[in-house]
Amino acid sequence: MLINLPDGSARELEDGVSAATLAQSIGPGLAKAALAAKVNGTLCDLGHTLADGDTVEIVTARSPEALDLLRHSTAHVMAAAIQALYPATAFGIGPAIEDGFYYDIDCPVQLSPDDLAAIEAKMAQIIEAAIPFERQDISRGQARALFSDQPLKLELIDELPESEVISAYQLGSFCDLCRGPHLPNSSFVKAVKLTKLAGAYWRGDNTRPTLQRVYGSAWFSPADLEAYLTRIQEAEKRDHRKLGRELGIFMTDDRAGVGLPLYLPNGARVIRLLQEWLRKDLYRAGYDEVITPHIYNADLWKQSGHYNFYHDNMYFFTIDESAEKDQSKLAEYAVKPMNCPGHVLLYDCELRSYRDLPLRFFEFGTVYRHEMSGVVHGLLRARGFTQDDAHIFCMKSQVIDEVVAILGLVDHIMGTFGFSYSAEISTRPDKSIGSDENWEYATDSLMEACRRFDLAFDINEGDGAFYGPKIDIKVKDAIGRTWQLSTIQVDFNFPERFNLTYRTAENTSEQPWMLHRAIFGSLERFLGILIEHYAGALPLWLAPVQVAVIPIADRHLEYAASVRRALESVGGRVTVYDQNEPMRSKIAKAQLAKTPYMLVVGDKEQAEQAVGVRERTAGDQGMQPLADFVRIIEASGV
RNA sequence: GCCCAUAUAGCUCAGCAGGUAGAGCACUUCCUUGGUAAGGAAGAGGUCACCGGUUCAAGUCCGGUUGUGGGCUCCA
Repeated sequence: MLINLPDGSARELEDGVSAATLAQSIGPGLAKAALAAKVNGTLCDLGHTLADGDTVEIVTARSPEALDLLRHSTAHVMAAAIQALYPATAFGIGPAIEDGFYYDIDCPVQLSPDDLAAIEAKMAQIIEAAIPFERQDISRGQARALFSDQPLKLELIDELPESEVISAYQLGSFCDLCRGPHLPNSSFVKAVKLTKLAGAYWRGDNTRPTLQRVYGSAWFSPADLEAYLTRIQEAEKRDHRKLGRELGIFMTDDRAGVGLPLYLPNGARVIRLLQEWLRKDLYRAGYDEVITPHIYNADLWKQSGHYNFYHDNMYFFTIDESAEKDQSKLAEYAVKPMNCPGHVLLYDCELRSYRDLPLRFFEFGTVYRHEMSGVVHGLLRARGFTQDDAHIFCMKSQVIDEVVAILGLVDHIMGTFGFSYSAEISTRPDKSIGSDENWEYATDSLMEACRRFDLAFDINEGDGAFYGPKIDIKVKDAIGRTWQLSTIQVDFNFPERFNLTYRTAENTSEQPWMLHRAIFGSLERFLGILIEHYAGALPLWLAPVQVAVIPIADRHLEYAASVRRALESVGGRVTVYDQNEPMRSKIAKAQLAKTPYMLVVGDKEQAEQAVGVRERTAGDQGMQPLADFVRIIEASGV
């Protein structure tokens, strides 16, 4: 038979041989490195029998699919080890994930982190023994018999479509229901570490029992594993909760309540700087700033639909508005979980003309959402936060241009912080409102806007909100992690429920289109991400303290104060380290506070109206006239 | 909300077979007045998260509550 190779050449082989034989025929080196094969584009075991005319690519550790293959096989090795140690365990699923793998298990013993070492040791034995992964295709009946003592597997079998070929993989005495493919044998697992234990609902369903999930990381070389572990450590060092406290950005207190961070002076400064900076851009882009209440009468939430649909996530309260304290006259209010209703009321306060559109309202709107207690996480997920929220009311024909303009803002802002970004468009979910025609037009408009902006996008099928499709922007930070930030959403709900209209040129009444958009998303969350992105060292224009003035001895305090005043007169943010301690100690503290500039002032500087400039990263820059340094700070203003 | 882990001074942490707490930083005072990442001394600071149980005795063991951490689910 004739086998085609990816480079376009062909190779004559005996009928019925496997991909492993093909690899052997190409070269012993490749045969040794071969992990699997891609036959006509489908990933297969090396043992897969080839047919005449197949196009076959041998997969090695360099192939893009290799890590997933390795990690999935490593999950099997771990499962085999767990079964050996805890024979009564029932197995769920064990997929490859980013950086590693996990396996969900129903184990009679509650595992502790100490047990991971024993599992790793057992895995090492299995790896050492180079046990082959052996595939067998089986009938549904055979599968049910084979996994009769594995209830979770039985459930999976029953849900496999009739057309699906059912296969099982044997690894020594461990047999697992699995589509494959797998590595040739366990010795290909070179570097593995079990990282954590967690609980996870069976099949992600919170009405089902919680299984134990064992996470691990797997790589082709110990050096890669080491690099991964270092990367994790680096991320921990950047944790915004740790840095936020150290740098005086924010804190939390049990007495305040869950998910309610308090800003320390440095944090408050940075938030205000971000707002001032963004506000200028938004004015330039034709937005109007508005301010709306933090609480609204419950009736408004009934009209918007949130009273029913979002009730559990909102903070409601009642107040007696009657003079006679009559219980029947209690009025109900809710703290806003979003700013839309206020902006809708502002739109609706007068008869709008097509000439008014697009109307762009923006607000730094603080909202409160009763997030579940298990999901709050520092600034990244809090119960109270401030959105850089805006709503654009426009004509249908203006939607694309408006979205393009928003993408322009996103590009400018993400670029300023050195974030690269990508887009995802989420389409209509099963449960949704609005006409097919409008959904189609809206979704097409979002795609068209991305195309016009030359922005590639992925499609998230069915992941839109019930009220409209959206574009989500994901950014990549300094250490390669991605974060979902900006969002641009079309809303069919509000214009409909509030019966919004405008007068057309023909003097008829039309419903405007409404876009929601947030660029930072939440100021708090954005700041948290910035802290991790910059490892706490915010750029000069955003640093809460730009300059630490360091008098060498107490006799320089007065001059230090005059330096401070000079800088503050141009908007500089300055601290004088006026405590009685050695200069070296003050420098150390300023370095740890990640202050961009330190100005050493002693006899020499005082005599010459100069400052000794030390940059946080570059160190001592020597003496320069105070007036020159003042200009540097002046130029850094927002 | 669910699973597991965890809770000691403002911060970071130590403590033990159950016998009524310790360090560094920070803070206060004094000495020191310095030249680019931490000068010296003294002092103050804790009902060991909270409630209950076991025990002659609980920071230490057990149960519960709350907070925190890692996941899961959720983020209309």
